[in-house]
This record gives sequence, structure tokens and C-alpha cells, in this order.
Amino acid sequence: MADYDELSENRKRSSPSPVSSSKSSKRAKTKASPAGEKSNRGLRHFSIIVYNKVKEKGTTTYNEVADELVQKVLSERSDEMKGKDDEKNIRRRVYDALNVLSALDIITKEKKDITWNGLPTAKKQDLQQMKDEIAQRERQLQEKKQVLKELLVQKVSFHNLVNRNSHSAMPRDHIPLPFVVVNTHSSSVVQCDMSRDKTDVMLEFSMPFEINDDNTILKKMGMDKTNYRDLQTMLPPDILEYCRDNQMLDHVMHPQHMPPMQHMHRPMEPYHGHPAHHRAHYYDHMGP
Amino acid sequence: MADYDELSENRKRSSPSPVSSSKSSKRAKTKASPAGEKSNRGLRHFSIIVYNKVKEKGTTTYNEVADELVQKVLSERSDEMKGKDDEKNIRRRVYDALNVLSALDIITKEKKDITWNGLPTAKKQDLQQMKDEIAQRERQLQEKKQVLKELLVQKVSFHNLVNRNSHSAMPRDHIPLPFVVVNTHSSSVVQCDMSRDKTDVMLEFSMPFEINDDNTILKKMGMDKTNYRDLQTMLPPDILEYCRDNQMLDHVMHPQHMPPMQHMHRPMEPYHGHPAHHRAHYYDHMGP
DNA sequence: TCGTGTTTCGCGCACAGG
DNA sequence: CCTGTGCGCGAAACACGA
Repeated sequence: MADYDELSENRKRSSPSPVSSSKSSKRAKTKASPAGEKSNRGLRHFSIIVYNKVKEKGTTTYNEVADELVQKVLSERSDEMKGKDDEKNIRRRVYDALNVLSALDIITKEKKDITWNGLPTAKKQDLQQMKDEIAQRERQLQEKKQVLKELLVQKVSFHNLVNRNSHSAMPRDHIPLPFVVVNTHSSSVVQCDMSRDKTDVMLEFSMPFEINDDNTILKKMGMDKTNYRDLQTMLPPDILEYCRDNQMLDHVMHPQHMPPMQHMHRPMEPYHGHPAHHRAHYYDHMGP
Repeated sequence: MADYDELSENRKRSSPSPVSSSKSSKRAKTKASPAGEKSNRGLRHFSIIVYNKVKEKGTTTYNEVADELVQKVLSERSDEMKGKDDEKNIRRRVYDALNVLSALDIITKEKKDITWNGLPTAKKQDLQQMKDEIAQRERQLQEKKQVLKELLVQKVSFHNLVNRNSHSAMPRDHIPLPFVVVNTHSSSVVQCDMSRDKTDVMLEFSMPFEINDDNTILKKMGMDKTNYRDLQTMLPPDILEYCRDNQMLDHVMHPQHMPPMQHMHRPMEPYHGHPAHHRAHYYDHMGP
């Protein structure tokens, strides 16, 4: 709302040399500027006031502007000036100012209503700025959604894993968390060392390898699928609702509960990582 | 330079109803608008032209603008119109337009020179826009530098590793590439399985762990340090120069070649990762 | 400091159209 | 009779040579 871009009414005249030539003017008719006042009349002066007036009003009419302007100007020098037929003049000037303003498309005159339009280019830039901001926010939102989706998968995966572990009789089948899986080309020579205290494990490969964390593996194992009933037990209602409304549940639901077509459409992340991935990590840093 | 924001000279008048009232005007003196021409004269019309003129000139004078405008207008309707004392009028109007323009600070009049200023708010926004862009570029540059620094460290590390391997007699001491080191708490139970064909390795931990790639390990081993002579052999001269000029070599140079104070200042990345790192990977995704 | 030629532009008359 | 606007008369403001 508040726009601190108001043009000050008293700008310095372009007179570098303060030559005060006291002519013998003061004609009977006009020009009553008494003391060393530079500009107090004229199109220049009125334009600024009209500009600011319309800007603050947003929408107004000629008469509103003119009346207030007359008021303001007359009160500003009520002391002893004349000011009799000044009003006529001011009103005439307001027309001039409004005309130029509307020519520049800063304002729009429609029948009797004058509406503020703002500066032409400023508008263009505002638009661009806003578009940029929208795009920016959109990207952020998309990121958040992505993360949420991942967390959802993880939640389901862990849930299923816990379930699986507690149902398998022999502890050998238990899969603990956390863990990693490292894989490489079958012809690669791998040497696996571990320090005595089991603090460090060292793996050496003769060829590039790839590492997958537990989440990825669990997902490949199909542990990332469940049904709606179970989801209800593990998610707060509001979050569940949000996920449902945003098609995020597709990723963690068994396909049989969806219409056939969805099978084909269900997004499937490219998790078939190939060995190049690892080297890419080393050399593809010079991206955008 | 080119700014496609020119105000079109013939804007539609705000007349929703095309009432063509053919009065019996055409007074002897003025108002020579013949056929159904909307606006071809008047402050409104001239303002636009003046505006565009000054904008394209950048810097000009009253006479330049007025002359060209007179030229343009008179040629635009050379057909059979009068146009004798029109010039006087036009010149008078140019003053009006210029005055309003200068009142709005769109132009600046200095003595005899009129200079384009652009739209007030547009300027403010331009500034902001440019600042944003600078910050953006700055960030990108910083990123690139960071990556370059990392690649430099890697280059040196690999170089040193190759050197070390070729100098150690027994192959047992060789360290092949690539490799990873996984470490965890000493009380953690680790189970390490490997498939028959050595394609997959599975590590299970009872507690959080942390993975370091070869670069990190090599760095911890001090393999990331060398001297200037060797750097000259492994880097193209221009890149070497750039790195030197940007203090990037500090990270890969043995400290003894620098003044004592530098020991304290030499940046040391916080590579003493603790177990929390891994979990952070799981749960700290909801960042900014 | 004037006198005089130019440059600016204040001001308001006069007229178009309702 | 109002609302709007074209238009141009001079009067300031300025420039400059003497």
C-alpha cells in the first residue's frame, strides 16, 4: 500500500547561478510571486501535485483533484496574496497535467473517472518480478513435496521392515537398520577389510561401484508399498489427507487398489543405477 | 539498449460509443481537424511524441525535439491542410509536455540539455534487480570455486596415491581406486555379507554409521598436500595461475612453505564427522 | 548595468460538445 | 450552461554584447 515514491513538490530549479535580477515587474494582472520564491505556480508545480494526488486516491475525478488542489494551493499562501481568479487558472492547469499524465498512460480517464495506472515500465517489471517470485516459490514447493514423498516412502518402508522382522522366526532373517549395500561390476575385484574393533570397514574395488542406502534398497525390495488402512495408523490425519489430495499415496500403495490405467502412469524413479553413477559423482561437479 | 516500451501515438480515445456528431463547426480560426480524425493535435498527442523522442535521444535539447516534432507532424498531414502557423503552436506545446515530464522526474532539464531519466520506480526496481543478479552470480561463482577447490584436492590426492603405490614394494600396500570407508561406533555390531560373485556387498549395523569416499579418506591421510613444483607438472599453467591468485593452493600445499601465521589461518574443513551425520541424512531434509 | 534578442511558459480566451 | 481543450498573446527569465 504505502509507496514512498512521492515526488517532492519543491524541487530546485535548474539555476546554478543565483543571479537575482530585480526587474521592475509586478504587472497589474498576474505574476504575484513576491519574495524570492522560485516556483509556486505553473504547470510544472501543479503537475507534481496532481500526480501525487491521483496516485494516493487511486481512483478519483477531475473535480476532486482540482478542488483539493485549489484548496491546498490557496491555503499555502493565504497570507496576503491575492488569489481571486487564481482558482480559474489552477483548474485550467489541472487539465493540462491530467492530459499529459493520461498520454503517458500513467493514469486513465474513463468518462469522468480518473484511475491511477502507475509507471508503464514499472508495471512491466512488477509483472516480471512477480512471475519470478511465483516460479521461485513453485520450485520450493516442489522440493518440499519431493522430500515429503521420500519421507513417506521411508516411513512406510520402515514400518514394513519392522513388521517383517517381528514376524520372521529366526533372527538370521532380521534386517537391522541402518545398513548400506555396495555393488560393483561382477568382474571387479573387491577386498573387504575391517579393523579389529569393528569401528572401520574398508572396501577396495578395482572398478567403479555404487552405493545404495537402506531406503533405496528397501524400496527395491518392495517394502515401500502398503494399503490405505495401514497408512491411517501411521500418519496423522491431516498429513494423510494432504498426501492423498496430492497423489503422493500412489507411490506407497499396492497397485491393486487403483484403476488399471494407473498402473502405466504410476511414476517409477530410475533406480537402476549403473556403475557410471559413481564416477559421475567425481567428475560431473562442474554442472550449471 | 533497445527498449520496447514505446508509447503508441494513436491510442484509442475513451469513447465507448462511436457517436459521430457532424456539427457545423470549422470556425475560421482554429480547429482544422477535418475528417473523422480523433486526436491529431493537442497536448495529449504531442506529449507522447515528446516522451518517445527524448527517450530515444537520451540527451537532447528543446530545439532538437521541437524541430523534429514539427517536421514529423507537418509531414504527417502535408496533403492539403493548412499548417502555416502550426509550428508556433507545436513549439508551445512541446514546452508544456517537457514541463510535465520534468515535473515527474522522467526527464531532467539542465540549462539547455534535456536528459532522459526513465520512470522513477522503474529505476528503483532496476537497482534491486541488478543487486539480486549480482548476488546470484556471486553465489554461482562461489560454488564453482568450491568445486574447483575440491577437484584440485582430488587431483593432488590421486597424484600422490599413484606415486605412493608405485613406490611401495609389496602389492599389499597398494591402495586401489575407487574405495569407500565405512565407520561406526565401536560398540556397534556389524555384519558384512557378500554375494558369491562379488557383485554385492551388504553391511548391517546396529547403530548409525558414516561413509567416507576415497577423496575424504585420502585427504585425512594427508595425501592432499604437495609442493608448488609438482603442481606445475600436473596443472595447466593458466589454471595453476588462477588457483594461486585465488588462494586455492593453500589447501594443497605443505605448510612449511608458508609463513608461520598461515598455519593458524589455513582453513580446515570439519571432517571429524560424527555418527549423527548419517541420521541427519534421513531426517534433516525439511531444511529451507 | 543596460538594451535587445531569445527562450520559456503563465494564463485565460474562445470554442467544441454535450 | 457546464466540461474540456486548443491555442497563442505577451510577460518573465535569460543570454550577451557594448
